[in-house]
Amino acid sequence: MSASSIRARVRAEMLDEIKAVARRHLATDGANLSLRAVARDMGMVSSALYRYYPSRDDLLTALIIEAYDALGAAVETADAGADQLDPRGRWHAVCRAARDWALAHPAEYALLYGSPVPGYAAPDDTLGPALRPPVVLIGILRDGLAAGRVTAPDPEELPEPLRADLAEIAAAIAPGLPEALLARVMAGWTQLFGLISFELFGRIKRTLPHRAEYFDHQTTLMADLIGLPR
Amino acid sequence: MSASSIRARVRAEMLDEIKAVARRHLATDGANLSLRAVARDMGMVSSALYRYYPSRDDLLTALIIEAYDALGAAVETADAGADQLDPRGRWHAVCRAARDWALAHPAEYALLYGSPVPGYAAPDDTLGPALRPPVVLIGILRDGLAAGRVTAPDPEELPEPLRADLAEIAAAIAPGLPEALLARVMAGWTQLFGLISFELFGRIKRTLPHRAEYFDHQTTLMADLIGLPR
DNA sequence: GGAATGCAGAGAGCGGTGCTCTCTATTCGT
DNA sequence: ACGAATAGAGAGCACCGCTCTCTGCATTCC
Repeated sequence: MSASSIRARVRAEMLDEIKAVARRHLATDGANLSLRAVARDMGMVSSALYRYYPSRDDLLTALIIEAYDALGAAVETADAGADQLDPRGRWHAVCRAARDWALAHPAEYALLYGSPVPGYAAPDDTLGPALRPPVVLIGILRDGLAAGRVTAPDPEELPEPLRADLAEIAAAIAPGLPEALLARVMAGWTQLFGLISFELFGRIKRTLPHRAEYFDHQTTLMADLIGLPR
Repeated sequence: MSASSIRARVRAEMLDEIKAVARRHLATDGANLSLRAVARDMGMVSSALYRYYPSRDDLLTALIIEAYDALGAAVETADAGADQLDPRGRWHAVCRAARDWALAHPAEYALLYGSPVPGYAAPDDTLGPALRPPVVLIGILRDGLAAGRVTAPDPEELPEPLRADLAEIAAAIAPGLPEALLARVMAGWTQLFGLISFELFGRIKRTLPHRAEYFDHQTTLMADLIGLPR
């Protein structure tokens, strides 16, 4: 049993090392990851790599899950490091953490939030890790609501069918959160994603030198929209 | 000269036909467009295609420009069809037109706003067409400002270096627009892109059946943030 | 302890890709 | 009518994902 576990352990290490090499390739060559190149880098022949990952998509999936978890962890520790009674401070901490992570890992960010690879369908394993950043945002609002520092907008602003949809989402990942507030935090999450994507993919770079200030101002606008107290 | 123009014309038709076939392939197979497959579809051998497009990236660039122009035209006609004195109506018309176009041409939208192809750098030809949608949004605000229906936010909310950046952008594509208002329309444009991308790339689909209502509500929130009169 | 089993890796090979080079036939300009 | 430019065909290079077979070696079982 211990003898069997040593083989299992070396196998797990192999899986990790392949992922690490693949991540390095991802950073330099972008999303068109080549199994053969990874194998070459490890001194193996490409067919040997199929003992560990049955296909290129499976390796990609492993990288995606890892990246989601890394982003989620970065966001969560940033939130935990902020004053828990200051919703706006937490909001900005989380936004900045997401941006910093994306700037530090552009290829992995593109893997997560870029256009999906044509033949590739993300398996359900990725669903949980993908939810970690928005769940953190929801947590900020829930705490703010409980502390009386955040007030829910008028629910009348939502058309009925939409309110039902949002209620269902709230029941799943944001129990107790008013639908109108959920809609606003979703707006904030969408904006955060859009901001990072534009900065990373677009050509804002040359025309907007003070990107950090721009980012902070835009997230401030969204904090106002959500209703976080100043 | 007319004799030369007939050869030139048949060449132009060839360029267009290749683009059309490529666009069809794009719609079905996604972004991993294959030159050989396109050539096969046209009854040619792949090397012959290189007489028209020197590389796969050049063909992609042609498709990208075409797509930018199609989206820009859709957005512009939607804006022109709305009551010019109603900023909010124009805003919603433009947002819906962009979403409709994206839903009708998902692969082309992904080409424009998805993660960039690793080796590919967008040439400057794409810069002008890419600006058409945000320029339309800016036009709405400028007209609203001139008609006194939109008021500029307090410029104090902008830190100084950011204001200088925004002033430069305004000078280039939005002359006369106050910097703080430019910042808000950029927020709206970012949000619009984020909304469409999430709907197209993400997995909102199964959990949010009433997507059109959700989209309208989110764009309404942004119209409020920008300060468009109800 | 020795045999049976399972697994890691190597190698060859298939069909696909982007792209280059050479060659031929047709068409254009003069 | 003749030289030049052009379109297309074909072969070929290096790469890709993936499959199959075969060989050593470690593990497991009796």
